[in-house]
Amino acid sequence: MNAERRHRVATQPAAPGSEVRAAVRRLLSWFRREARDLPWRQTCDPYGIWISEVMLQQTQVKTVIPYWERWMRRLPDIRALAEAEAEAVLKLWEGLGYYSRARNLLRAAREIMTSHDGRFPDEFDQVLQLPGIGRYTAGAICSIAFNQPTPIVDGNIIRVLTRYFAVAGDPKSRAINADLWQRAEAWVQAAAGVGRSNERACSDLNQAMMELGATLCTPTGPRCNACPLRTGCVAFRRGMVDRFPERARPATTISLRYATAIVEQAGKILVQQRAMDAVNGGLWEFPHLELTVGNSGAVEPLAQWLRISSDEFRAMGILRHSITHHRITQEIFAVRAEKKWRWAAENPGRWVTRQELDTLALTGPLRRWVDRQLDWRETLGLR
DNA sequence: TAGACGTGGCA
DNA sequence: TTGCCAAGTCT
Repeated sequence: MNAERRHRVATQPAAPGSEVRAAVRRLLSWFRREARDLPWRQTCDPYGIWISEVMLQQTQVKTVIPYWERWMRRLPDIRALAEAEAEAVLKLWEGLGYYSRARNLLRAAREIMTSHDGRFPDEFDQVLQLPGIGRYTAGAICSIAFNQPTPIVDGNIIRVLTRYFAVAGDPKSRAINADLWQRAEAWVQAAAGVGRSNERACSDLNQAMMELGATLCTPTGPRCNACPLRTGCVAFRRGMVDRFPERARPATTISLRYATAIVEQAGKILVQQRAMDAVNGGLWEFPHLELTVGNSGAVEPLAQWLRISSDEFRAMGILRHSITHHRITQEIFAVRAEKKWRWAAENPGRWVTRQELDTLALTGPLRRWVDRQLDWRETLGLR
């Protein structure tokens, strides 16, 4: 900073945004020193950035890294993705969750081939039109891949900004959320203003905000002493960091209970594919029946539904997991079906071998459960 | 427009 | 063990 500038700052009221400009400079400097070496930071290819941003939606960096690397090896560009089968794409996504993200990636890639001549669009409004891309992801791609001053607001940035400005109220509410987007825009615009010293200032600033939220300005135990923004942080000055952001009331938990059947016939197992537009669309599963939550037995209703004698069922264990605010208990049974069993003929499904099952996409919990069953014949009590 | 959507990590 | 949280989007 030259002498004239220092003089102006000292003798006049702060110009609007000058404090933000100083914060942005500190943030950019910190990011250049402390940025984690993440695989998608090695590229400016909008395709790779896009894939990373979608994978990172509501998903932790550590989880995403191996998925991203495998995906980029198998589907290195838009054309490769556009020409892939939905089943193969879902298999690559298996275990990541929010499977509509994978289905939308495929739809978007095909749309880019037909509507954008195979080139990833570089205009925010066109990026935003693609399926699976909302305001955050469009802004992230345009800023990170193209260094445009497009703002982004994610969970990290909500935490950083609500603390820095001591923004009270639920940050998801319409008014406060709009305020946060405005502040985020002011910051990335300020970064564009220092662009002469940094060709990637908008990209770096947005990533720095998220990096700060992920590594220092964390939900619990924030490391304010190491934070490049602590001098300007209102919550820090007031000793109120842990009061921001305010939290909305959590949704009440819903318990669900299912009886699941591993039906075997002639060394094969019956699996069914979920409709593409359903929850977990396109994934495979075993026939299952929703039960009332309580202590009543699972076998009887399952036997009645499948029209197989309840004596034939063998309990194989209980699979418990949570999906958002649902707590799910799955009681799993093995049963052998006779040749003339009519249920399968009346219900869509596919008979697969143990090896074929490994090629199908399942939900994470079910995949892990299946992988633990080393030998179907032994598990099913066969010779 | 709230609510639905998957999973893993962490305290 | 339980609950919260994570680089959100869609309807």
